[in-house]
Amino acid sequence: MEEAGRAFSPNRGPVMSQSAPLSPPLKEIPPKSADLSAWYTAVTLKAELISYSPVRGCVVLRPYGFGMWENLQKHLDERFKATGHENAYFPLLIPESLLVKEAEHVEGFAPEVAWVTHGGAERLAERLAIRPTSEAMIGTMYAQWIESYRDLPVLINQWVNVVRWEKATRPFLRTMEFLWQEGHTAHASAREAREETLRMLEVYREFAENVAAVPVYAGAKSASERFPGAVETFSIEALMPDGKALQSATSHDLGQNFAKAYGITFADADGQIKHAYTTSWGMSWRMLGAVIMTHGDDRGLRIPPKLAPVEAVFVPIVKGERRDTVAKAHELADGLRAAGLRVRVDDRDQSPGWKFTEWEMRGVPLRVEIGPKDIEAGAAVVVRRDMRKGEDGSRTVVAFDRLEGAIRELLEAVGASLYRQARAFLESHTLRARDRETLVEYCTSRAGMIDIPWCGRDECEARVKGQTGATTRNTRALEEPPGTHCVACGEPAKVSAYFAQSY
RNA sequence: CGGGACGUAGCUCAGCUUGGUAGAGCGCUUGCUUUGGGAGCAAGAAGUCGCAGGUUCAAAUCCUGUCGUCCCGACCA
Repeated sequence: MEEAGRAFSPNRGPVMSQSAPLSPPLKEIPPKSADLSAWYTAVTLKAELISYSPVRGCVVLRPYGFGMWENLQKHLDERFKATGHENAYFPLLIPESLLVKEAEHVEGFAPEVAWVTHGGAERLAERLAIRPTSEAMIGTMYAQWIESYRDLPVLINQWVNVVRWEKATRPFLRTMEFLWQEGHTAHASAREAREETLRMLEVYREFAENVAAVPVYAGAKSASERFPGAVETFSIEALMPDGKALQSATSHDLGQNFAKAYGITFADADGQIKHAYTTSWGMSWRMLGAVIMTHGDDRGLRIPPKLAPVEAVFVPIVKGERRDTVAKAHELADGLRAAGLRVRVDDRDQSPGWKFTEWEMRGVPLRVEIGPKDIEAGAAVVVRRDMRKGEDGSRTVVAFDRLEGAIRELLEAVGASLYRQARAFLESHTLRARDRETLVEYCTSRAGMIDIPWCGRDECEARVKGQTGATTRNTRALEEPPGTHCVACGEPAKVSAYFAQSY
């Protein structure tokens, strides 16, 4: 929930799960409800998603965290393929002369670029940028590859690391080196490029909601928030429990700006040489930060099943000399693994209670308990991570021979439930402001996504930002009747906008 | 980049004010007993006190610098 005493929350409800009264407090992490920042940092470390490294602002993505990234990749990549894209790989190092070709672009990224100046002991004749993004490199290659309208569209994506020299870093949310994917496409017409930009925005929205279980608002960025060099930038924006918005993916219509800078031309059907229209779109491991903050509770992570490295963990209960529960757990888990489920048996020499707490903290969606009583009954106890201890439906007794189907159903249920909870939070913290005082009050207190009719002008947004720290997150077609005035400044409204403070 | 805080065993921290042989709990190792919500007993291992200078007979402790982390702000696709 909100940071205690800070966030104004007019419609606060028991949306995010509180720790159950029967569950003892965790030793490793402070309660999420008490201090979101401290909780967030602790849980990323203690759940072994990441480790800090000897390099400032750069983290190690540990196997459990990488498992989440792999699942994100799998689901997103299959959506890219389904929309006609192919993967490729472009160089990490970008000659300065390429990077500077698009003026707005280089200006926007200049403060964040890391440079390679030496090869061994020799100073380079031209320094090389470590890619902060790859428009320059990919645009240069597209210029070579594209000659005719018959070569278009070009639909390529790459899964890579990028480096941006950041001043303040936080695991997943902002690191100097991070993993992402960047799609880059070239088209014969402005209309096609715009369609592609919106198509991929929709892919991100659908992915965020159905795979990551994170509800988002999709829309257009304001001019001040636009990608340097883009004609228009679109984003999906999620709302974190502290009332700050998190930009979770962007999709850019680059128009002909990069085609002109990098010489991407083609002979069209009418015989004219024309500049192509390009797009780029990206989602980074920041999305995992959104998942962590959105779903986690006082007892740790709650990972949506489709992203969970372990979907179900088996905890055998050993009694005296009886080790048959361990064998049975392995037997059942092997069967599920063969059926394609991601399961693990925790047969370490720890008490069951210790394991329950450990795997809850690490956010595994389902726990399967196999004890002597269960073996007698021919059934296991399956416990859901999305519900509180003792809540109706949190424990299900499932016959061994029905386990696979039941687990598949429960995983679906957990995912849907996490989404429902997050959706309820977003909706209850999306507030319409219809006068300036209310807008300022909501923005200042981080009440959530503040929805207003907006004029769309830079100076108006800048004034709100100066006063409250909030900016537009994204905008959409005006939902009010024509003639409505901007809530922030009183000029005629052009769009509907969400204002919020952001990460 | 500005303001604030922190850095001592794998983890959480005490010790620093007032300089004098490095501490606790948890974890770890071994053994035995345990195991349906973070087990018990016994024995044991484990720290260049972030790093570099300085002051001092003597520095975890005082001073300077530096690196890193956290919080708040600025900046940020």
